[in-house]
Order: sequence, then C-alpha cells, then structure tokens
Amino acid sequence: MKTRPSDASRDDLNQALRSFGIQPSAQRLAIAAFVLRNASHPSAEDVYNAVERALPMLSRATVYNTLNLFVERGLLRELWLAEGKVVFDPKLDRHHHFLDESTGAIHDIPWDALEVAKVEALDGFEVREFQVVLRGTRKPRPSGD
Amino acid sequence: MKTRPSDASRDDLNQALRSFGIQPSAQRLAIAAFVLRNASHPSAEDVYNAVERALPMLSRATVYNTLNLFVERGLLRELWLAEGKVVFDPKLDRHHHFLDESTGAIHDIPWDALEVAKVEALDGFEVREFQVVLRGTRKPRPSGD
DNA sequence: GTTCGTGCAAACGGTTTGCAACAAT
DNA sequence: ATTGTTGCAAACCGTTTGCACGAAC
Repeated sequence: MKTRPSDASRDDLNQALRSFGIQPSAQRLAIAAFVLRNASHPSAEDVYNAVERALPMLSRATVYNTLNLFVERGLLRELWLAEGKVVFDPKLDRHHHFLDESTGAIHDIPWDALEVAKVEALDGFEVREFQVVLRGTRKPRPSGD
Repeated sequence: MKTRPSDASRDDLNQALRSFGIQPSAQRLAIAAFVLRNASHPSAEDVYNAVERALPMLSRATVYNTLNLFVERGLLRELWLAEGKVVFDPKLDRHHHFLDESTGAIHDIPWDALEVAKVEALDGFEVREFQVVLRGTRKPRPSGD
C-alpha cells in the first residue's frame, strides 16, 4: 500500500516515540500528534479535549498517564508557571517564557532574544538549566495587528 | 506597661499589616510573624503546621484566606515554581530563584548575582517583571560546610 | 447592630491510582 | 502466557467556599 502523507507523518511520530523509548499506541500517537505539532502550551485538559474528538473512547487517565510518560522520557517538558495548573511544552530547545497577565497566554521567547550573564559564576550552585520567566501584557504593535 | 522586645516586634508587625491595609488579628499576626521572618519559601501547609503550634485553634481555611489576603495586598508574593504547589515569598525586592532538584529546596539568588540584558528590546511585550528560574543541585563547597 | 474575621465541614478541580478488561507480542 | 496499555471510577491533595458563631468597632 502506498504511503500517504498522513501515514508518513504517522510513521514519523512512531519513530519519534520509539526513539524516546515509548512504545506507540493509537492513543499515544494521537496525543503526540496534537502536543508536538501544537506549539502552544496545552494543559492536560486541553489535550484531552482536542484528542478526544479523534478518539472518542479516550479517558482522562490515559491522557495524564501518557503526558507523564512523555515527560519522564524527555519528549515533553512540563511547566508550572502559574495558576496551579501544569502545561506541557513540546519545544525541547532552550527558550524563555512570557506570561500575558491579562489573557493567561504563554509565549515562547527565543533563547537569543535575551542575554543572561554570570550564571556560571554562581557560587555553590550547580546549574543544570535555567530560563527567564517574564510577566506583563502583550503590547499593541505600532503597525499592523 | 513597659514594652518588651517581643511586644515591640509585635507592634512592628501590627504596623506592617496596617501599612498594607490589613486589619490585624491574632491569627494574622501569628501568620505574618512566621512568614515574614522565615525567609524560606513556605507552602500553606508549612505555615499551618508552624503557626498551629502557637495557635492550636487555627484552621486551614484561615491560613489560606490570610495568605491570599497578604498576596492580594502585596505583603507576600506567591511562586508556582514546581510541584503543583504554591509557595509564598516574603521578599518583595527583586530576586531570582534556584530550585534544588534533589532536595526540592528553593534558594533566593540576589538580583545582582545575574545580569539579564535585552529585556527592554523585546518587541511586542510589555514586561512588568521578570526573574531567572534556575534548576540544578547545590554544589559541595570547596571548603567548610 | 453592623461589620469583619474565624472555624468547621463540605465542595471543588486537577491529578493519581487500583483494578479489571483487553491488545500485542 | 506474559507483558503492557486502556478505561472507568474512586481516591487523593491542595485549595476554596458557605455558613454560622463570635469579636471588634
């Protein structure tokens, strides 16, 4: 059977999961498909709502278990930035985060957009990773929307 | 009656609360006493456990209500750094945070210990505040403990 | 007497867990 | 047959809320 584009991306996902030591399944593929191509920062509930449309039998427990598995295996990162609710981040490369305090939206800030110095000079702390967390509001752009 | 040192600090707390628009009460004073002089980062449960020893009748609801009131009035800040649990920070001046991943401890990093540049240059973002969140482990110091 | 703070217990919302059914190897 | 995944429902845990009591102005 010929491989259609959707099959191809499905195979890619399959590979991606396997390369992280995650045995694929219908549910895991569907969750990965949503989370990985959705560069926003979905909560578990967001994931459930989105994936449940394609997989009506999906249970919340599976979503939680799967997301936790993905985090454990390094496919995702979890962020506890505010609101007492975890969100998941598919971007594995370093970046910072901006929280819009009026909308609650989370925006990625490219790593190179900021410069953080003297981290290595911190005495007594072995820093494995760091990020800048900024809070404020989105500014109306001078021109355009 | 002469003012003993403990009374003096109690009066200070009284003043502190009033200056933030918070009407003092026995419970609020006790909670403020613990949280303000305890520069660590207690959770609501930590506060309850500590203050409950001095005020056995204290209820958790009061602790939560009081902490939320303090945050609302600007006496405290709340941090959601990890673990799905809020912790409270009595330090109102800017500083960064280091999370020890092996102990869960939160350490303050003085503002000037790090340098963050280009924040003002972020296009489209009105930054009200920011901080660096670092993760890793405490390093055994070269000498001493 | 009205306002405000407290304690209690119940409710709440997000997350986890125990377990039985089931799919894959 | 064994291993691993899913769905369901109940449990869990941190937090909030409704309400009645009691203290303070």
